[in-house]
This record gives sequence, C-alpha cells and structure tokens, in this order.
Amino acid sequence: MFIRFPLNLEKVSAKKVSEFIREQLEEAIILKELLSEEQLPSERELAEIFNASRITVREALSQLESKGLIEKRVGAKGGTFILPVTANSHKRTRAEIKRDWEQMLKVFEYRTIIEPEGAYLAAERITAGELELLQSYLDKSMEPECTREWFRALDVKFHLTIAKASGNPYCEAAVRQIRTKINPALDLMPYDEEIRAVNYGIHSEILTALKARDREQSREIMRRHIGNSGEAIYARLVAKG
Amino acid sequence: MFIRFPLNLEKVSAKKVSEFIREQLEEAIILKELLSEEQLPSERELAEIFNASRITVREALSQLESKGLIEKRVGAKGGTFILPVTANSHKRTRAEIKRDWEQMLKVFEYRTIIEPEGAYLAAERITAGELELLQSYLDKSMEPECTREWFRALDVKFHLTIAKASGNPYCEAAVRQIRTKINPALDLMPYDEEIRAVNYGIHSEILTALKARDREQSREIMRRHIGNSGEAIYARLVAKG
DNA sequence: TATATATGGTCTAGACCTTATACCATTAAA
DNA sequence: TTTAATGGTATAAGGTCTAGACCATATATA
Repeated sequence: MFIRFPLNLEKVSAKKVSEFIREQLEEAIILKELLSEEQLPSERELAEIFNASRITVREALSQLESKGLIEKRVGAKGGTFILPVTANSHKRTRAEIKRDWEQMLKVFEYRTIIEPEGAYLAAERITAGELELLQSYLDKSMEPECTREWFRALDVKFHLTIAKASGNPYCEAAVRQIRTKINPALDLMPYDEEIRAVNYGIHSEILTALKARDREQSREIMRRHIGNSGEAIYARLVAKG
Repeated sequence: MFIRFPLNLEKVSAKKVSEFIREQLEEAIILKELLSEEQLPSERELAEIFNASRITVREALSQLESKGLIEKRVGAKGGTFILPVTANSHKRTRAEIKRDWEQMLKVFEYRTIIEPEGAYLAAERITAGELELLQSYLDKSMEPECTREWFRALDVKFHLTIAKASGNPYCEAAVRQIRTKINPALDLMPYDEEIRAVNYGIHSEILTALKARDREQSREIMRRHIGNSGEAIYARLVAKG
C-alpha cells in the first residue's frame, strides 16, 4: 500500500530588495500605470515608499535604465522619467513572443478561464463608483485626442477594474499577473478608428451587462471578448512574418 | 483627458534563501508529499538539492522544528523526521480558520472557479499514465489499512494530478497554491467509512468522465464535488462551537 | 568491546547586500 | 547670485550566505 511520493524540490536563491523594487516599477510601466514622459518620485521618496535605502533604489533604477525603460536627468527639475517604447524594443518583443509562443498560448488559455468568471462575480458585487469608473474609461477611449498609449492604458484599466470588482483577491491578482505577461503582446496590435470602435462596442456590452447585474451575460460577453484574443495575436504576430 | 493613474507601490523586504527552503518543505508537509515518520534527506544532501549552504538549510529546518513540524535525531540512523500532527496544533488550526474565515471563503470561491475548468481541460489532454495513476489512488483509498493521513494524502494527489493533466501550468500552480491554503482545514474534517465511500463515489464519477474524455461532464461533476466544500467546512468548523 | 560511519552541531573567514549618513555636482527658478 | 531640489558618490556597520573544517553522538559491524 505505502508508496513514497516523489519530492519535487527546487533550487533557490535569495531575492534582493532591489529586485522587488525593479519588478514593481517594471510592472507599473508594462500595465501603463506609468506613461511615457511621466516623472517617478525622487530617489529619496522612493526609498521612503519602499522602505529601503537610497542605494538599493538606485540599484533597481539602474536595472530599468539599462533595459531602456527610464532615463535620469540631474539638477533641479531633474529626476527619473519614463521613456517611450522604441521601435527596436517592439521588434525584440515580437521576436520573444514568436520564440515562446507555446508559453504565451497557455497564458491566454488561462485568461479565458479567469476573466469571464471574474466578470460573473463582479456582476453581483461591483459598486456604483466602479461602474462610473468603467464608464469614464469608455468615454475617454473615444475622445479624438486619445493616443495609442492612452487607449492601451484605458483597456488595461477597464479589465483590472472588473477583476477588482469581482471581490475575490485571488482572481484580481491572477488577472493582473496574466495582464503583465500578455500586455507587451497586446501593445503590438494595430490601433485605428475601426479597432477603437469595435473595442468600444464590446466594452459597452460588458458594462451594460454589469449595470444590469446579469452574471451569466457578463460572463458570456467577456468570454466572447477575450476568447479569441490569443488567436488574434497569433494571426498578427506569429503566423505572418 | 489626461489623468495620472494612482501608483500602488508596496513596501518590500529581501527574501532569504532559508525562507524559500522553509516554504518548500512546509508546503510538501502540508500537501502530504511528506508523511509522518518519514525521513528527510540529510542536511548535506538538502544543501546540495537546494543549491545552498548547510548553515542556511539548518536555519530553515530550525524554523520548522520550532513550529513542531519536524524532529531531529543525532548519530548514525539519525536525521530529520516528520512529526505527526498533534491535537494541540489541530486546535490552533481550527482557531485560525475561524478567525480568518472571510479570507478562507475567498480561497474556496477561487477553487470553485479553477478546479472545474482544470478538469474540463484535462478531459482532452490527460494521458493514459495519468488515468492509471488516478485509478490507483482510488483503489488505495478503499483498502482497509488506509489510515486517515493516507486518505488525505491520496485526496490531494487525486486533485493535483488532474490539475497537472490540464496541461496548463498556471492552472496547475493555482490549484497547488489553493490546496496549500485549504488543506489544513480539510484535514480537520471527519474520517469514517461513510466519508470514504462518498469520496470514492464522486471521485469515481470524475475519473469515468475523464476516461470518456467528456469535457462538460468532467467539469460538471468536479463542480458538484467541490462546490460545497467551503460550506461543509463552515458548518463543521466555524458555525458549531 | 572497539571501530567505522553517517548523522546533526559548531566555528571561522570572506563575499555580498543593505542601511544610514554625509557630502558633492548639476541645473533651473527665484 | 543665491537657493533648493535633483541625481552621484563615499564610508562604516550589520546581516545573510558560502565554503570548508572539525566536533559530538549514536548505531551497525568486525
């Protein structure tokens, strides 16, 4: 009867404070909670925020600097600034996606499980304030001065707000984790009037279902919305070229 | 148009190597991949396995020792051994669950999302070898010499095997994470002939659906199986007494 | 009974990361 | 020209981790 189950122990290494800081800032940049040209808090403030020393913050920032994500300027009116994404880094991202497409596909698959269920829960629990937020994101996305970067930021905000409204912290964390992995790919998708209109349409449908507190409908439309996002990425970024 | 999104940065602290080691071993104990009386590899071997120094391994082990999870014996035939769970620690676990019941409920809610979808995916992807494994777990759970601890270990194995068979690493990791959180609670549930029979019945149904490669059915039965596990825990551990 | 051997227990020296504090260099506004 | 805020740099002290050596204990075996 008795078998000894196989133990699956993995090699470990310490995780430095500077690593945690770099990760948090990089995630904020990927999720477009920090937009290009924006200024980060000063090194002294960041040290305060992260409860770390300035040297450690500087270590994290220099990692981000060598990745080409930020830029530093000295002097008064100086500071640390988010750099716009370059065509070169777009190319690199695209190559990475093609190389690890199998892994990316799994993330999209996981997404089709989590986000619709998150919407299902959110339909019952979302607050009036969150519904207003969603509406404001929709409105802003249709303003003529909405840039590509802003459009992408608002899309992230829309989905993360629903995940948060699910009231389930694990669901919210999962959506955030998934988004951090797929957002660089989504950022490579085209941006034009048609895309905006289509996106506005489906997001409006979701918002309507949420306002109606219709669980089934919210889940169903969310499924339809993200169900083929993996395939769309594949068709655009992997198959052709 | 332009708003600055709120940045949500969190205080950090370094994560020590000894912490990572303690976590892995503690998880293996909670998931019953290590059973009571079992001997761990020697400190020198563990240092090798984790790619760490012996001193660091010892730091992790002494944490587990003060938690009452392991025991050390010196001399030849000595080593580090898993201790059986005491009545006292059962009491503490129960008190903790009652205190943080809200959080525990969220974990169960997340479980009802993930595991059925995992079964849905597994129905198409599970291998012949994994089906045999599941059958063997079922068989062993009905042998007369199956102790309470073994029964619990086989239950974990059954669910984790299906999660792995889903072919989605994020799904698998989520089920494992969820199980690590809820297993201490599940371990407090009663163990008798009736429980064993009921469990055997529903697990058999799941296995039958998986063998038939019926996605919908696999998901549906898994839903039914775990759908009320949160309520069962509540009724038994929180509501009464 | 004595010995060999595998285990946990202990110690040291050095490398690396982090903190705290201070001071320097740069730049724009007052 | 001065002021003030920024990033850039240096030093000293403490914690963690590694590598290696050696000690203490208990069991099996000759």
